[in-house]
Amino acid sequence: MKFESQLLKGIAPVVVLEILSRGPMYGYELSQAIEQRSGDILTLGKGTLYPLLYNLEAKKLIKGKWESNKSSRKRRYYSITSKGKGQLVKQKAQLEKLTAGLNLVFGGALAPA
Amino acid sequence: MKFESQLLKGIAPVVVLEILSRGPMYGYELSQAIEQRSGDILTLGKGTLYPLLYNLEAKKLIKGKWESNKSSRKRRYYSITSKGKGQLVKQKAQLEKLTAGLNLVFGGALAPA
DNA sequence: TTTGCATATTATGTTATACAAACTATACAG
DNA sequence: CTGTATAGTTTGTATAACATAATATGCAAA
Repeated sequence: MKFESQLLKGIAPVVVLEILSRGPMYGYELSQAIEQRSGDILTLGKGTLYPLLYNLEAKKLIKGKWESNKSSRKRRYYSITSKGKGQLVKQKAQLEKLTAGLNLVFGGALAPA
Repeated sequence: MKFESQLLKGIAPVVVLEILSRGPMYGYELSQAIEQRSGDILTLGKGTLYPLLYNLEAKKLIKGKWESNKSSRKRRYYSITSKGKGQLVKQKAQLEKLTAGLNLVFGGALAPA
């Protein structure tokens, strides 16, 4: 049997989709949200995050929209699409499966606290 | 704070080190052991596994040795080095941290069964 | 008021993972 | 003697994640 899509080339997209599933955000905000929501464990550099966002948008998993409030810089807000929600469900299942596999190999040593 | 070394470029090396930490194995055997020990969830194709083994050997984390039993093909048995054991401990800790981070983001939905 | 800092996005180039696929070879069963 | 499972090597490809630099704006402090 084959673990679908690479051994683990990228939890990044799932993390982004998961966070966006709770409401629209712009890139800079997202990068901070990821750090905060992961207890400062996960970090996406801008060099990773922005290209990833473009990629997810090209795949129609998220949708971007420029907004320029009078007293702030132009920001591109991303929201998850229904296609993106579908992907999120699938990828989350994959991630669960992966962690299950890892726990088998490592004898449960990776169980969360 | 920064998650040391990539977001998750490769659990493959840790998995290999972990399995080799239980005793020497040759490539083909390893590829099967990984599948079996992960409940058929994790798979490393030969195109991934063998180059990875060369790489780990070059880094002195594992050590290979040709053995040709009279009635079987030549096999290269790999065993983990003490340097490799050190790395394994470190990387396992990183992996634990990573899964902890993921569980924070996904609200514990990734906890093993 | 101009210097500098935090915000916000874009773009470029590098490294290395993981993969598929083709190739070589050998032991053994039918 | 033919096919299949085993065993390993090699090549070429896509792309993930990264660092870094370039661009630009709002705001606070000096």
